[in-house]
Amino acid sequence: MVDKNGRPRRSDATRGSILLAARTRFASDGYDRATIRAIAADARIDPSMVMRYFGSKAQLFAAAVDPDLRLPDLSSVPRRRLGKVLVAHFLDRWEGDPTDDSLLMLLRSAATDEVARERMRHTFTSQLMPVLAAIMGDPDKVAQRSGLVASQLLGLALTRHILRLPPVVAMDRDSLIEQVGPTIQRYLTG
Amino acid sequence: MVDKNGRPRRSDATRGSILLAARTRFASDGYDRATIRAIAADARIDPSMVMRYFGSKAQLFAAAVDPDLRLPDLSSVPRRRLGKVLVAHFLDRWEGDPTDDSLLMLLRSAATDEVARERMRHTFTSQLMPVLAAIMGDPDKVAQRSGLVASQLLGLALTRHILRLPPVVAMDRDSLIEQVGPTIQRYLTG
DNA sequence: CGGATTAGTCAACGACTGTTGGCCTACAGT
DNA sequence: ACTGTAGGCCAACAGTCGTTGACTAATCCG
Repeated sequence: MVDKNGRPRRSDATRGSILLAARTRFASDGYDRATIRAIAADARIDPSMVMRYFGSKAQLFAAAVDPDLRLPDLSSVPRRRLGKVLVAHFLDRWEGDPTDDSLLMLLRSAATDEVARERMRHTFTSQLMPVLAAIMGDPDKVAQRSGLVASQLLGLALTRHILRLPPVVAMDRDSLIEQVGPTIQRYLTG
Repeated sequence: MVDKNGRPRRSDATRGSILLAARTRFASDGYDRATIRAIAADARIDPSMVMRYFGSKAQLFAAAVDPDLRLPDLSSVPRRRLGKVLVAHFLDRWEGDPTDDSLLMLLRSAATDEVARERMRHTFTSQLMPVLAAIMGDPDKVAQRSGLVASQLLGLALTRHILRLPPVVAMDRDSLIEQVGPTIQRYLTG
């Protein structure tokens, strides 16, 4: 957003800092326990400003979350490596930029918030399924196989980043790829 | 609990109805959104009675949750069938008696509540790991393999019962056993 | 400069939460 | 019949939440 002279408005800075604080809080506390007051404090701003900029807590959540799986084009990946490539991609996605915790934030909130759940289902349908459909033979099995893939990948995110089960936390990236990759591979090309 | 004459006290009935209502609410809403007032209303009792009987919301949660995996003795199961037997067991455990939703209740609460998370980690260590250790050869790999098993089984519970991803919900018991069983099998005997 | 728009602060409202203490009622033991 | 006690209800407290509106400070524009 710019004014008539093409200069950026000062408000864009605080708007951005609110979004950053919101993403961090939603990711670590979930929708319910992330309070507007705490987000405002992190952004060094008055709680009422959050309302002015985003209207309500629900709209702030909607604006903060951007569940982009950033799935690469898998058509050029050798079929035998699909499983490991997918696991590696999601590990990077979860453990990469801590500024963009959209996926874990959504997962943590989905346990209690129906809006977050619907958002996850939509992400599954509009992002994961099409990409997997493009590399799978039988179109009748795409939904089921994608569901199985999601169950293992989300289970990994759950046990490693939310529940923090010690053995799953202790495993390094390469071991996880080695162990979980074949599972995904079998769900894809069964 | 009985009085001097060996008769059951009347309070045991309400105590039980509070526990039942608490389990249902905690399972469907999670720790935060399950309010004492709602639980009391379900049990047709005054909210203050909940405090009298259980002291606090946290103590009520501790009393309501009983994460017993009820794992059978696996030593008599043919090694090749271990994966499918385990998947079948947990499907029954989640979808059996709706009066005892302890496992899903714990899972839903664990997303935000650290006490619930610690309880899940303890259940993993004290119930799943020993049973799997008894049927696995290499003791050094027990923790890691148990973690992988948990990641798939919890991922299944998550996508099927909490997120309710349509393709995972649509699959019937036999299909799930057929598809997920081999994954567990490979994590166990890999 | 002077007025208008923008950015931000402050205090409060109403709803809901877990929790507490006082009061009433019904029954058990004598 | 009387009394002590256990079981239960009611009303309120103190805190927190999302949200609102009035007010001040800063900036832009003519």
